[in-house]
Amino acid sequence: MKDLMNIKHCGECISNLPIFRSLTEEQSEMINTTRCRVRYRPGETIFKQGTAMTHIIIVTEGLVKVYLEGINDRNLILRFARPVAMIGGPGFFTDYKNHVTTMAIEETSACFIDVNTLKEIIEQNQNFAIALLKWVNSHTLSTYTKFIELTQKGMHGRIAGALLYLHKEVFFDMEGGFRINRQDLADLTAMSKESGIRILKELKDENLISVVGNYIVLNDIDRLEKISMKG
Amino acid sequence: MKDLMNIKHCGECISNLPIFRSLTEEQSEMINTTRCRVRYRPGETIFKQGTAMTHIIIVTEGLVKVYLEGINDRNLILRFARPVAMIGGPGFFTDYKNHVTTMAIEETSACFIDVNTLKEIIEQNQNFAIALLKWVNSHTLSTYTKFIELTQKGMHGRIAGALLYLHKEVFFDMEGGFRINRQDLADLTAMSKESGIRILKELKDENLISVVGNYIVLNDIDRLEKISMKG
DNA sequence: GTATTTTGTTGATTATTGTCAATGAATATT
DNA sequence: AATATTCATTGACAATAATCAACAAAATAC
Repeated sequence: MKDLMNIKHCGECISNLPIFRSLTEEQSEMINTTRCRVRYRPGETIFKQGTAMTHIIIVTEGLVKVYLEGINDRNLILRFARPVAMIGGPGFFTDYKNHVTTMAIEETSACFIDVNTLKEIIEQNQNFAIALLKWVNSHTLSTYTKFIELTQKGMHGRIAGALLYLHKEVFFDMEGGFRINRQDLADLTAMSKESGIRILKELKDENLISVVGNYIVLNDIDRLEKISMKG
Repeated sequence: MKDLMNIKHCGECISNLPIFRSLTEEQSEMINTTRCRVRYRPGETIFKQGTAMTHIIIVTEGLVKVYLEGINDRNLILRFARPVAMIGGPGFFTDYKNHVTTMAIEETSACFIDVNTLKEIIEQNQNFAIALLKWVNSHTLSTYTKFIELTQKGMHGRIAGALLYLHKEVFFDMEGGFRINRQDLADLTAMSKESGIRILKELKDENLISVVGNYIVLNDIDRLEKISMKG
C-alpha cells in the first residue's frame, strides 16, 4: 500500500528540505494529498517563462537548469538544481507567472506542489513563512554575487567562477568532475559559445582542468579561484 | 507636543507604505516607539556593505542609491529610491549583514526600524510576512530584468534602458527631467564613465534627450524604448 | 550502416568597450 | 581672487569579446 502511494508522490521528499521542517503533521498531509510526481527526459521543459505559475516543484532526481529567456534567443542560466531542491519563483504573491524557464538536463523527477496549498499553509504557519523568506533572501544573495560575476569580470574570471560554482555548489557531492555542455556553460557565463570554448581550452592547456567531451574535472582549485577573483 | 514627537520619528511614514498596512495598532506602536529619523547630506553612507544589518530604513525625503561594491572599486547600482520607499536587504533572516551599500545622493531623511522589532512582528502577523514576501519577490523580478539588461544589451540599449528606468520608475512624479551624474549613470549601466558620456552625447545629438549639466530630459520616449529593446 | 542533424572546434575578421592621457569646466577651499 | 579638487569631455589606442564561416566529431534518425 505504501509503495502504491509512492507512485503518486515522491514519498518523503519534503522532509529532506529544511524549509519544510516547520510544517505540522496536518500541513504535511495537505501537501502530500495534492502533490504528484512527474518524470522528465533531458531537454523537456518543466516550467516555461511567461506561463501561469500554478505550482512549485521539488527536484527529487536528476538535474535541471533554471534560466531567463532573454533577447535574440539568448538564455541566461541562473542556477542548476539537483536533488533535493525547491524551484519557486518571484511570481509567488506577485503576478503568479513563471518568470524563468526550468528545463530538465538529465532524466529528472519533480514533485509538484500546488501554490494555493502552499499559500494556505503560509497563512497558517508563521515559521514556514519565515523559512520561505529566508530561502528567498538567500537566493537574492547568490543573485548579487552573480551580478558582480557577470558585469565586472572578464571571460577568464567568469568561466573559472562558473566551474567553481558547478564544482562546489551543484556537484559538491560528486567524486571527480561533472558534465556540462558548451552552450550551457556559455549561457551560465553570459558569453558566446565560441568564446567559452576558447577559454575552456586555455584552462585545459594550462592543466588547471581536464576535459573529456562534456566531462570536466578541476585540477587546481586554488589557481582557478585566483583567476576567478581577478578576472 | 506632536511636533516634538516628529523630531524623534517621521510621523506617519509607515502608513504611506502598502507593506505596513496589515499592522495592528499595537504593532505600529511597537515600531513607532523604537524607530528614529536621521538626516543625511549628499555623499553620506547610510548602510555600508559588510557591516551588521541592525536596521532597515524608510526613505522619507531625498534620494539614495543602493549599490554593490564590486571588484577594483567598481560599483553596480541596483536601484535608486525616493520617498516613500523601504530599503531592506537579503541579510534579513539569513546572516544579518548588509550586502549592499546605501548612500544619500541628495539631502535625505531616513527612518530607522530595528530588525528585531520587525522580526517580532513578522512572527505575530502572517499578513505582514506575506506582504514582505511579496515585496521581496517583486524586487527579485526587477533583478531578473536587470540581468537581461546588463548582460544582453549593448551600451546604447543599456543607457536608453537606464534613462527610461529613471524617468518611469524613479522620477515618475517629476515634471520634465531629472538629475544624475555621469559616474552614477555608468555604475547603473555597468560601463565605464567615458563610454557612458559618449553614448549620452550621441542620444543628445540625435535630439532623443536634452542634457544641461546633470539635468536630463527625455524628448522621445518611443524611440528610446526602441533603442532599449534592440540595443 | 548510412544519412542527417546537432554539437564542438578553429581561424579570421569585425565590433564593442575599456584604458590612458590631456584638457576644460565647474565647484570647493584657503 | 587664487588655488585646489573634483567632474566632464574628447581623442587615440589597446583590449576584449562577438560574429562569421568552414569544418570535424558525435549523436540521432532512417
